[in-house]
Amino acid sequence: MDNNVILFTDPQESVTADDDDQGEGRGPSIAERRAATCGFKAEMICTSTFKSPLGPTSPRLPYFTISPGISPTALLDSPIMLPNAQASPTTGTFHNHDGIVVNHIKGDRDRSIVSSFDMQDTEYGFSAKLVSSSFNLVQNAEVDHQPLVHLDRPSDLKIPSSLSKEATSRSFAADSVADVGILNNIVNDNASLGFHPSKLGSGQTSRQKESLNGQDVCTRLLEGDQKGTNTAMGTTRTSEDGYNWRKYGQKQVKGSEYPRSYYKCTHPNCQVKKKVERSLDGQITEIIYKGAHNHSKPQPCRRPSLGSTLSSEDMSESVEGNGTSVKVEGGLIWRNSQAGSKEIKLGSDWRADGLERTSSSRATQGSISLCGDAANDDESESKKTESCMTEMNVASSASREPRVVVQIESDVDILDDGYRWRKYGQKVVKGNPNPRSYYKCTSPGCPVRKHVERASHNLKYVLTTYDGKHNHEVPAARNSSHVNSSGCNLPPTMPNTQAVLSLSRNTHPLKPETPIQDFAPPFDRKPEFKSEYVRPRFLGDFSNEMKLGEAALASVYQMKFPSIQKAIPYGSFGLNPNCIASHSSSSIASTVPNFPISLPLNLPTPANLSLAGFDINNVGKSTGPIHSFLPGQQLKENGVRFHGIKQELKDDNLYDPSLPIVDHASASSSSVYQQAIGKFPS
DNA sequence: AGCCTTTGACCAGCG
DNA sequence: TCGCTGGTCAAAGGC
Repeated sequence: MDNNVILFTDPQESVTADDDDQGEGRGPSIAERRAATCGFKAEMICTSTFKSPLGPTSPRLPYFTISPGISPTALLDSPIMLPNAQASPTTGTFHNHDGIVVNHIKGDRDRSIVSSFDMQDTEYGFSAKLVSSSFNLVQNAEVDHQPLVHLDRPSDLKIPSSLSKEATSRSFAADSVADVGILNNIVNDNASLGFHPSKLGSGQTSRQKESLNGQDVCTRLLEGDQKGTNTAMGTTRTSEDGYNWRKYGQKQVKGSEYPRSYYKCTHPNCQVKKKVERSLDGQITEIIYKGAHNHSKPQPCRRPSLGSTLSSEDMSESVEGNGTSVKVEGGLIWRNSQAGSKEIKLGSDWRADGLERTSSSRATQGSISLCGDAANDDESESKKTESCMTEMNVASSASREPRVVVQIESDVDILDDGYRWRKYGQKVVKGNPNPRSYYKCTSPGCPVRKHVERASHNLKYVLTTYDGKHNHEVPAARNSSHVNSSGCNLPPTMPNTQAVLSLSRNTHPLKPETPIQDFAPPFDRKPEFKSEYVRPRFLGDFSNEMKLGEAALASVYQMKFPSIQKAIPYGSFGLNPNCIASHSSSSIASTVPNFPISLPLNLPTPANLSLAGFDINNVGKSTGPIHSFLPGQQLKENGVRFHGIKQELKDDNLYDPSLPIVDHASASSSSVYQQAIGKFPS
């Protein structure tokens, strides 16, 4: 740990700079100690990552904001997003009295994640993780590329020596390129915020100074931005997602305020496409991926600066050396070869989507915010909505960056009113941080349309406006017939993120006139991906958004509820654990579950989990008949049908602390999960 | 020269 | 069948 010092951020300070008083009475805060030691304060970094307008007193913030300086993909590929199911179920958590959590994920590629939040003591769940993730990346970069940044850590943090050793001596080669890329982003970001790496410590080697001299690096980066793509690295179209894309069309689509650009992967025989909607000022408003790459990410050009010595291929070798496959089989492997390309972009015109160079004066870094609802308190819906929107506004205003809405394409979206809707457009309305999606009822002849403003990534409906009235009944929910024999929802039955997300507990309140209908969250709908895009390895390279939506959230769970991850990596929320075992770990398809994505964001609290029928402390055990504590909810035959979810959506009584508390100790042997899974054909 | 973007035209699906 | 719409093609021009 001599040189590999980890930066810890105190959520109390990192969340908002206005919260200094929160630390009163607790002795010198980490920030203070760090400031004294290093000459900078955490918020200089963290504000770029997350800044809550609500302060620590606000109930857990369901936000999931990716730093503007960190590309979505890179972050999603980053260790912080490493789903436990893929990494390993072995997760340890270490706390110190500063509320710091060290999550040690020991898996195929051992790593340690130092997190600045305490799932049990703080309310900053997701954001804090991301904050910490950044620093974990820094740490990783240090490991691989010599200690690039020296950061102080609280002296009172007690990390088991074994962990410390692991955290600092393990080779993170597999991620190093990405990490460096992210690190660069951090540096870049921090530079704009006044953060200067040179202030971080005194132990830098000459190499480090050369490569990470903040001014030097940042200057180069900015120069690169200004110069465009044609840098020393040559022209590249490498996206931040690591692949090369060729634009083959652009069209103004109805319902969208901005033109949509069509891109194809330039790799031979690769059919992957993506659509990008970009506002007039070049900001990305939506990205839609189609298909799965049948190839690895292009090898990035080497860039000797920044201390990076390994190309992606090198990384691959290194990874192989570590016993982890480098073959992009589904893409869940934390290979992060795209990071190498990010290096290129950093020196050129890396953007939030990393699509290509543009005439924009400066690289525009994006921000993805997931706004779910983690609150299980009695905070009002409106309050939560406000919180969500506020956070997004802050994120937006603070960074002045575009909000990238990444979605998985689906033909039909069942919103929480039970009707089937086909999304036909989406746009970002000026002055509104939330994208507005336009839906029309799929029922023939039904003229009803509506638009939904929701927090980014469909995790929370903020506003739904009906433009008519339905002239038909609420369509019956489909059964879970597509669930395969093993009970897994795996390709080609793709988890439909959007559908799942639409089941968020905090979707807009159910309209009173809307009949209650059976609802089978993740199973209700068949995947709507067009067949030509569905491949066995679909999940992997297909979707950053999948990582975002699932791996990321899995990571959230992993971070927040390591016990859950340990016991039931992915399995409890609709995916048969056997699937994980029965499918190669090399495939994302095997590791990305079909659990309701809304769950992690909505229920990251023990209470909520209990409400949902899961006992985080007794995973795998029953929390008792679900209807015993979820009035109106019950499992029905032939699939998981959460009868009354709609009620739940509108019934805050579910959060009523007066509700019967599940007696975990007396939990019976049949968990809800088991009930659910058990209903599927075997 | 090669690869790219741009852009109008064309095609296919859908109502 | 027709019109609308999204998606794609391909020629032209730029870098």
